[in-house]
Amino acid sequence: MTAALDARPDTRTRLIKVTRQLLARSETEPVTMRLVARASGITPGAIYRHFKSRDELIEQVVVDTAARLQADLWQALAKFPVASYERIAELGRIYVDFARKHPSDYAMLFGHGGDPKRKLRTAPFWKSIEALEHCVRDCIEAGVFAPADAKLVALFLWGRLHGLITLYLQFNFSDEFPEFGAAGGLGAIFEATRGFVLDGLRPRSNPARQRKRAHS
Amino acid sequence: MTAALDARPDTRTRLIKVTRQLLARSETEPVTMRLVARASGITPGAIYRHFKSRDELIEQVVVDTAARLQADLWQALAKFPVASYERIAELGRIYVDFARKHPSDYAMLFGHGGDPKRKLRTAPFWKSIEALEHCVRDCIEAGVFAPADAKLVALFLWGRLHGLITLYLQFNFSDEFPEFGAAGGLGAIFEATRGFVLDGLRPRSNPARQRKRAHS
DNA sequence: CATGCAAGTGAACACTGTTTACAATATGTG
DNA sequence: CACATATTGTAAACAGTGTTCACTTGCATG
Repeated sequence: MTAALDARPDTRTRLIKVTRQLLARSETEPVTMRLVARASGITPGAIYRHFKSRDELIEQVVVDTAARLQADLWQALAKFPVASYERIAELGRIYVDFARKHPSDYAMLFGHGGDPKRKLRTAPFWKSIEALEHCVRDCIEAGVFAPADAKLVALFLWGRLHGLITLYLQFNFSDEFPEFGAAGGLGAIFEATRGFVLDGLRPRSNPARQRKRAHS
Repeated sequence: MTAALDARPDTRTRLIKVTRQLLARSETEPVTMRLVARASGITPGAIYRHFKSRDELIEQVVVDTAARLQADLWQALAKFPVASYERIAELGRIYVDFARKHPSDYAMLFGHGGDPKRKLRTAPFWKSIEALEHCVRDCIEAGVFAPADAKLVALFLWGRLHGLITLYLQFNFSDEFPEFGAAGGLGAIFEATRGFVLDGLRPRSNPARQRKRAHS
């Protein structure tokens, strides 16, 4: 038989699954090889039949995670008109949702990504940036955005997204930004600062065209 | 005598100094307590007379680092006119320079900051954000920026800064962004995207006022 | 059946942060 | 000065880590 019926469906994928669950659960205590082994009904040494090292196991959890995020992103893209900032904002929303629901997974997309100074293209989240760039290009061509280097705009938008997410995941905003302290606070921050991205910080020259700004 | 002449000027500060040097040097191998001890001419156990744990030692290195960064920032502020984007850009430049010259120190400002969900105000870099907010407020009052919540703008600017820095420290841009692959690439990215921050992504309504955009 | 290979075991190894019992050294006090 | 008392260091141990290695399984195939 090529596949066991249901008992142990391929140890390797089971290890990845168990590891991610453990990483998601325990915030404080670290996820050790012995812990993964015990939770998988296996001996620590046996893990090394499937992964060269702990780092490689974690890395595989990360690419698995990145694939899920990517799937979410593409699915979301289908629901919005092609050339609209709403579509880009939705990308950000998915990203934020993902980070909020799986903070340890998100943190892992960075940090323990492997050797330092690896190529950007090999980053697990690189496809997300590409999707963003794609949407930006659409907007530029449709005149929704001013002419610019789409890749650079994507980098700009993505950097802003990532910076706020990492900050938000690590610190408690409720004292300094009480209006963003609640559960959906991260999304609210992006909505509140959306105007900065679209219209810039400089005053609009033509007051008639002026949009309503962040006010509260 | 209150202070020894030069031999061992207070073990505690020496430990912090040695630890930061070790952290800065070795990229790959971790900085262990035994390593710190040996480099300080001391026994591992003795470190615990000065720091409760390894985490506390690292934390103290971080606040030490943050103080240096803060000093750089204030010094830089004095050299630019009060209400100008140049002044804010200079803040970013200092930040970027610091991150580039001391990548391990910068990475430590985050990541190993202590318990998760600590208050934002207790972050070692919080004073930097406050300085930024101060400059933003000046700009808004002088009409250089459009009316907005200064604190929110500071968060926006700081997030963008931090996101790109962490990305740049971890990955090699030279393939995907060859124009930013060189040494000063990070600063170049901020210059290239400055227009997005000032004028926004949306097309200016009045073409006459239109500024030159990113072109290459 | 025999062979060979993948998967798992259990004990070890070298390493980590940390603690503990103990010695030395400085510091103030009668 | 002599004594008591912190302070600062040492050496060795402890529990826990990732990882390796000789050794058993179980199973598919020649």
